[in-house]
Amino acid sequence: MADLETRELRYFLAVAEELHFGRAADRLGIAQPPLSRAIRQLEHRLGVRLFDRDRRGVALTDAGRVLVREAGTALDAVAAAARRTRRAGSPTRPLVLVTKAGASHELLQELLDTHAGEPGATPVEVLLCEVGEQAGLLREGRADVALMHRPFDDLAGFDTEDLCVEGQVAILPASHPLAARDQLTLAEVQDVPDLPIARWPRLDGSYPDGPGPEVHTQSQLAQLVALGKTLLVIPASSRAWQWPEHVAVPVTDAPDVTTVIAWPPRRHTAAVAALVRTAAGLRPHSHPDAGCAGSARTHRRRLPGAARAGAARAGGGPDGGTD
Amino acid sequence: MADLETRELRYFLAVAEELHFGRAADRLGIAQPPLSRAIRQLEHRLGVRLFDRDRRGVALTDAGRVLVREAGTALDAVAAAARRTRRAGSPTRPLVLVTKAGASHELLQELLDTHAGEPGATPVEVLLCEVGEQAGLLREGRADVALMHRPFDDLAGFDTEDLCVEGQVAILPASHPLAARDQLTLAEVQDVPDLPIARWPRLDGSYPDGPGPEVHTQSQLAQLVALGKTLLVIPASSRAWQWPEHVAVPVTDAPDVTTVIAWPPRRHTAAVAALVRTAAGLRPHSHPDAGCAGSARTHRRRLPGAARAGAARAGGGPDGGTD
DNA sequence: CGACGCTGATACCTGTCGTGTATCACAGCG
DNA sequence: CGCTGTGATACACGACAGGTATCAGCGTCG
Repeated sequence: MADLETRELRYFLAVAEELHFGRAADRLGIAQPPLSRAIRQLEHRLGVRLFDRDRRGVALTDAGRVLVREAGTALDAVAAAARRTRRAGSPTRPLVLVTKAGASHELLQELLDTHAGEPGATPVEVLLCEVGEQAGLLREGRADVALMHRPFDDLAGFDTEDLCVEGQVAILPASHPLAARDQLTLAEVQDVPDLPIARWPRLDGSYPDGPGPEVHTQSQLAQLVALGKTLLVIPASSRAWQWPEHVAVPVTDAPDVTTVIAWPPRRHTAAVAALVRTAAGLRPHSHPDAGCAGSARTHRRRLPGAARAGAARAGGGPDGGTD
Repeated sequence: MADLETRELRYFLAVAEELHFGRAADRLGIAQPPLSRAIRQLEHRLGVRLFDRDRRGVALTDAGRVLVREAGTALDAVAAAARRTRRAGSPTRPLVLVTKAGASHELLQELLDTHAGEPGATPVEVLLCEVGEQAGLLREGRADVALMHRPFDDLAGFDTEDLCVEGQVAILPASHPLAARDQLTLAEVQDVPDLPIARWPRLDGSYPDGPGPEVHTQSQLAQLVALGKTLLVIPASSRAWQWPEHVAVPVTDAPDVTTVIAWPPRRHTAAVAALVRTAAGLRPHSHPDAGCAGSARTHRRRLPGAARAGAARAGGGPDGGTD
């Protein structure tokens, strides 16, 4: 029943990702035979086959697929332990807040200003990332809190507090006929032949099939819209996307987007709790037609307000034990 | 930046718990000098002092306290990885559902019956535990889903779905004057001189100060009530506590208790998703005055119903990706 | 006040096991 | 049928975790 070592999990993940012992060993900086042995030993210890070694290739078994996911979170947890402990020892340790570049800009500005005004507030360092990266950064301990957006981001495993609710707009090339409209529906936007929806890479780096262009950063996508190659539907407060060549048209039946502040569970330091409290108190949980903090400007019009005040929240609040 | 090994974390936790290198080494089954070296090396790698070695004792530093918590969850994650992978490889793998012994009995019965009736349902194995143990079992991968109770249990870090809401009752010795009452308030129950509230052990095993008896299992507490030594306030549907020598009296202003089904985030197997769906569909989310599933019998009277339908929920639902 | 006990730290040796080099066995392919 | 490329095997080496013996400080107690 001997416990697994992180080294074994790293080795396993390398092989699982490369599906090739030689390349995996190369990536790990070791030779291939020891890697083969390590995997074999891991399989023996778990009592489970992790790979099907067919003569011309390696494939994950069902159990292997389970371990891919489990090993990932376990290694994240170990890395987070090291990182958080290091930071706990350093004399000055600002809170790291991560958010998608360009999203909820006014809300963030207001949060930072308000927080900075509180007596004895911990300095906050802002880390901007690309779409979907917040969860990983939080899990690895590279960040303490994140601004995330439901239903886009995966909030599973975090404690969250709703901050504001807003509608979505379609971002179109100004030159396109649809850009003249006052409002749109999802159905109208879904299938515009000359503006196919862009494709983001999957976790493994491959792209789904489809007519749209392949992108992996916001800037690429924004430029493709400006070039008249695609369109997108985003929360009204997202500023980074909105170029002069763009037009934003409210999409009436698009699901509302909730901006939430999220933090790893059971990690309430006093500093995080204070920041969360400040965020929650920014305004009475998003006034029905205020959009998010600040004016949710678009290039064409203000949005029809978002109804449905924030509701959900994971576990216990951010108050509680102080340490 | 070399990664930590789980061995180092286990060593650290042992020392942190014993606060004594000799005893910790003993517990780990190794000699003391290697342990000292390992800790020293760990401190060096992290660049942080973890212990203050005063001449007559070892104490955790701030960074050490952070690592205690982090190492715990990291080791849980590693153990869960091993356990879940093993189970994924075994031919027959029933779902393990854990709940507090005696809690929400009727709801559980109904859930199991309904689930068993579904076509192709995975067999469910029920694991009964003591108060507050569910979270750990879920984190360590010993269980797949849990029935938990808000606000008592710590739901942080899990996905949850509300199942039902109910009021609380005071469990009193039948012989006590208060047992004759129709209903009570928290204030009345809080400070009964001859029925001091029992004390549960803290995480470190020590007991808080106070007049009440020390307990660490439900049965002990139930018997102490029967003996006229203490009282307690619990959800109306908790059956294990209610002996013939007990009387249950509704506490009108006690906070409502929500029974939830919880599972580790990002672990939606099809089987878990199906069970959660069944649970959520058991009835239209707790009818205002139905109490929990089945009749919430007490020895004296039915409870005044619990209002406030379930609201919160953590991350994404249990549907989604099937694997 | 000095001998003793107890703490964790140090010194040094040993055995294990993770690693590298060399090689093999087997499939696909031209 | 040899070539290429895969992962598995054999074996020797070296790093490092672990054990034993001992030391150094600080209580305590006769």
